[in-house]
Formats: sequence, C-alpha cells, structure tokens
Amino acid sequence: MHYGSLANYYVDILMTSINSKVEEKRGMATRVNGVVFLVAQLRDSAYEHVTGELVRLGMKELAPSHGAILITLYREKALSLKALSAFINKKKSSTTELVDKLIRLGYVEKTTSPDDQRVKLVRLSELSLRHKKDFKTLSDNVNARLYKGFSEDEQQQLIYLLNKAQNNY
Amino acid sequence: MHYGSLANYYVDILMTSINSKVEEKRGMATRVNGVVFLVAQLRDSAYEHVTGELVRLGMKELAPSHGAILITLYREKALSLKALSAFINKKKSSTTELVDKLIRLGYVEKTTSPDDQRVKLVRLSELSLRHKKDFKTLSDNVNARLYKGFSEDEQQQLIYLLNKAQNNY
DNA sequence: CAATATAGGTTCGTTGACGAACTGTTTTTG
DNA sequence: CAAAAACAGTTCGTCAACGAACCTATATTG
Repeated sequence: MHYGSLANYYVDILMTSINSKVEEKRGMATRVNGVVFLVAQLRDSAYEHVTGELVRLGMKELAPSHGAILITLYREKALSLKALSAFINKKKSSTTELVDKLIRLGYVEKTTSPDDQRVKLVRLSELSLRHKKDFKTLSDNVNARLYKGFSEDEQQQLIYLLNKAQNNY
Repeated sequence: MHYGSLANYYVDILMTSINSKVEEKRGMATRVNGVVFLVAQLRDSAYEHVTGELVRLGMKELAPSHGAILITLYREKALSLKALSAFINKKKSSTTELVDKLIRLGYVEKTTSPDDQRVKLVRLSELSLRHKKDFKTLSDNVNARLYKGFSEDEQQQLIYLLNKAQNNY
C-alpha cells in the first residue's frame, strides 16, 4: 500500500466518520449536515426502499409517486387531478404525467366529470383493486423499517416535529 | 354556484382538511400521510426555499445539490469525486455531472491527483471563495425557517430522531 | 512480472418533476 | 348576455438523478 492508496484510505475514513455520529465532534457552526440535509437523506433512503418494494411486487415500472397515487385512491375512490395533486404534493403538470403513465400501465382510469367538463376524475382499475393488499403491505414494511427501534412515544414525537416544521412553509 | 362548483368546493375542503392538522380524525390504519410522506414533503419545502435563496443570490443556475457541493468544499478544501459524492449523498455519476456544471459556471476546478491518476480532486475557485459569506447566510436562513418556533430541545430531538431513523438504512 | 481484479470517473439513455405557455370550460362582471 | 377573468388540465422544453456500460489507472495474485 503506497502513498496514493494511503491518502485515499485517509479520506475515506474522514468521510465515513463525518457521515455517522462522530459528527458532533465538529463545531456546530461549520457543519454541512444540518436538518435539511438529514431530511433529504432520509427521504432518499425511504424512497429507495419503496422502489425496491415495488420491484419485489413486480411493478418495476412504478416510482414512489405512482405508489402514492394508488394508495391515495384506495381511500378516496375518485379524485380530480387537482385534488389528487394536492394529496400527493406534486404540481399539476407532474400529476398529469404520473396519472397518464398509470393509465398506460392499466392501473387507473380517467373520465371527464359530468358536473364540470374541465374536471377529470381519476379512479382505480380492476387491476389495482386486486393489488390493494400488496400496497398495504408495502406501506407497512416501509414504515416499519424507518421506525425500527422507535418507541411509540418517539414515533409520535417525530410526526409532531415534522408537522411543526412543515407548518413553517 | 351550481352543483359542479359545489362539488369541487367540497372536494377542496376535504382535501385541505386532510393536509392540515385535522388529519388525526381519520383512523391511523388508512392514512396516506405516514412519516415517509411527511419527510418527503418537508424535504421538498426546504429545497424550494433553498432554490429561492439561490435565485435571490443571483445564482439561479444552481440547484440545491450544487449548493451542497459548494458548502461541503468550504469546509473540506479539496475532495475526490468519490468522497464528495459520499458527503452530498449522491451517486458518483450524478456528482460528476453536478461538478461539471459547477466547472462550466466557474465555481469549481477539477484536477487529477498527483498521488493517484484515477482520482480527480475538486476544489473551489476564486469566484466561490468570494461568495462564502452568502452561503453561510443561505444555510442560516434555511435552517432558521425550518426551526421557527422550535425550542433548543425540540431541535435536538428532531436531529436525534432523524439520525435514528436514518440508521435503519 | 504478467494476468486479472478492483477502484475512480465518465458517458449515455431514461425518468420524475418542474415552470411556462397553451387549450378549453365555467364563472364573474360590466 | 357578451367580454373578461378564473380555473382544470395538457404540452413542451429543461434539469437533476440514476443505473448500466464503459475506460483507464492502480492493486492483487498466480
């Protein structure tokens, strides 16, 4: 192991230590890993898990947001694109595209509302109704993993604090 | 206001109520807005804020991840792409592209390490050094907004719980 | 010390997400 | 009630991010 790889080794150690809990050793003033970074990191980890679960279910064409749409529709039967996009927290143009993909894959149908010709109602197809249980399991698995080792109290605290932060926007 | 718009109004109310705190009224078993959704939502809100701040600083070409790279480099002087990508929690191909954009815009330089010809070292340019204070302010603003109304204790709790969750991946 | 394996980066095609500009429908208003 | 404003969706161009395949440099091993 000559100088080059030693240097790399050192950088790797440095980097690893910072990304784990040793981080506190560094001054608060200069840390990169603030809340926002942590939140983003956690989101990405959870999304990766969701993506994996979707693959496992044979739905490798679907991204987390497609799953969010289906899960929303299991509860809400039919929704306008506007309402749906508010539920899943995506812009309307994104929602149009996500829904169109779900239609193409047969998970969902889109009809013009009889009450207002502007409104398109989105609802589940037979195919997705058959997968309802799968999505329940998926949700449970994803939450269970994130919450592993959390007491009931800690779970509530986390939800409370996330909501509190979210209300600042 | 005839039937159509009444129906829309009703849907909007329903939707709004669910996205705010009234949510608890619904059973836990069927809620869509689990932790993961909340985390994702918060990430998006914070990123939107970051994007806005970057525009305000006249850096509308930059996305949050570009900012993350610069902020990381303010601390770490020179980093390999591998180390950098670990710091910002992005895949190496993404990091290559983010860095190349920063080079194109003059914020950063990339040189081959003298110790290992495979390794490319990334470091800040004069231009970014001049903006150091701006990025400090940006970070502070973003954190301050998310933490608005948080006690010192709540801030620590949130960090603790996010880290705890992150360690499950 | 060659042959092979591994490691660091890059390239490329694809995709989710967005904003802006647009279409068509309903509502408001003068 | 006709013109204007507001609204629901769509289209399109752009971009960050990814995985897979690839290239070159360093390590490992027979």
